Amino acid sequence: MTDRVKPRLSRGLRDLLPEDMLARQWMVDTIRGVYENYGFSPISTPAIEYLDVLTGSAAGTEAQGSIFGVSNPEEEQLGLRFDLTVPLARVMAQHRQLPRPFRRYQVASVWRADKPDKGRFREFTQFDLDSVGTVSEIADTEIIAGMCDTLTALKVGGFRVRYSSRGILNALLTFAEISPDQATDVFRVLDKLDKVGFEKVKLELTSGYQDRSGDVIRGLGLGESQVDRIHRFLGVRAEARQDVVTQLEELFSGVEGAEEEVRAVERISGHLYSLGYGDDQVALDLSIARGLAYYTGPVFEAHLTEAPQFGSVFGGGRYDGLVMRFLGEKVPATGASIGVDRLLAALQHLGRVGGKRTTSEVLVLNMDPSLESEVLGLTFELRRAGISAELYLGKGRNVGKQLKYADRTGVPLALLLGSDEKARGVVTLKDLEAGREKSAEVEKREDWIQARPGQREVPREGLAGTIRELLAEIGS
RNA sequence: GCCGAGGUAGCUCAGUCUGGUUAGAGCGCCUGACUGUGGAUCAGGAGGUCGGCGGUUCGAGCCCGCCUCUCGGUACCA
Repeated sequence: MTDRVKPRLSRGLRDLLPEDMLARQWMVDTIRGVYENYGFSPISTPAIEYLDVLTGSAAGTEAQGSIFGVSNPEEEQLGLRFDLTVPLARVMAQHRQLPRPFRRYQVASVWRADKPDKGRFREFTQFDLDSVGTVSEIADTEIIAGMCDTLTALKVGGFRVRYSSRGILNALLTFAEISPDQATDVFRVLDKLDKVGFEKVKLELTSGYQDRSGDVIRGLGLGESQVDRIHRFLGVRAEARQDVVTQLEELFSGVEGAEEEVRAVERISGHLYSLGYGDDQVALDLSIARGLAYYTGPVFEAHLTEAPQFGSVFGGGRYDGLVMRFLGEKVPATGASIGVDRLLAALQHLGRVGGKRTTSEVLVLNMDPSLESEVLGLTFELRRAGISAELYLGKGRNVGKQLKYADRTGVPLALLLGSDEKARGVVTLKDLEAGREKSAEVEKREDWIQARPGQREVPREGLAGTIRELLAEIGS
């Protein structure tokens, strides 16, 4: 009869329970460690920005449809940020006292009102790394190296960072005689090469086609010689970055402005080679376009070789025009953003993270009312010795119930202090994992109870030290 | 946005074609057997506006219409 509210979330939003959250915090801490090792400094900006700040940029124009609007009592035009790069551009324009180059990292939620998909949510976390105020290619090199080091530190298994540049794509436009107003559309189609193959790319560049669900995909109406030149461009592939450079020089010989663009990607490749980032980690791949209206120089993205279906987990590029929107002054910038949620989903899919569901290392059982203050004191004794400990606070006093709780929370150790132990000046420690293994072989309940797997009595004296040794031994 | 398939217990689903008393199963959850030992087993229990609104009918989880959400594909993706 009561009008209960149905507990629910709007589409594309989700809760993160302890198991997810612990894995995620490990990821964030690991990423932060790499970024700080590179000497980048943290900033934070509000989730809410003025709508014109968000939509003013080239990125914002594309983004308008997917910005979440926000209302305030003053009825101002506000929205939730959809990335961390636009707010960074605002910060650079607003806080003129910041030293340049300004090298910052930021980890925060962003929101996009898109259709949700696998590993793709309406609220998600980005972890960005950017250098603002330098045209140096070393800055771009650092970002790429940082991507490699981050993915290595996260133990993602195989990965490949691929890069190209907007300048190379511009040279393609000249080479294939494509008009600048078609550039964005052409880049968007090229970006699909990996996914759909050249035949479909060709159709979409020319006449369009109907996909198998009956949806009409419009063509761009390019001519045969244009498509042929694009085909030759895309044919420039090689395992070694230097081979790609060589082939590209040949293809673009005589194309106006191409020489300098090829030199630029070659210099980045050279820096990377000398730092030990070989062709196995970083590839020069001309098919990546990233469909990004605001990138002006190198663009980069990373995939996991063991989970390519999760798409790009880390991407970025140089955007020399973005701050101009606020300052009227050209401020060069380059950076990358890691999709924490998508990468977490991929790592969970690969079984490389997870399992841990609590921060507690020891659950202290609360069995005998007359010993309650003693076990409470014991719990704090462990905490003060730096061991994460939890006292059972549920209402049932029986051991079975409390061990069941221990099992379900995933805590590695249980500590029993009842009247038996008290009388003898000991406590009982129980390694829960040992029981999990044992339970598979035991059939009769009596045997199970009597086996008391992983259990031992230890002296009450020096307990913290004993527990620390035991935790190290069982690897928790 | 477009095409298709779905929505029944916390989860996975049966029942819908052929409308008929209190709507089912497995898993999970709670309680107990087992009063100081997790698992297994057995017994019992809680849990449902059958996605929503309207229509047809004596009667709708089932038939009809609209809406909504989810899933798959596709498009988009800063």
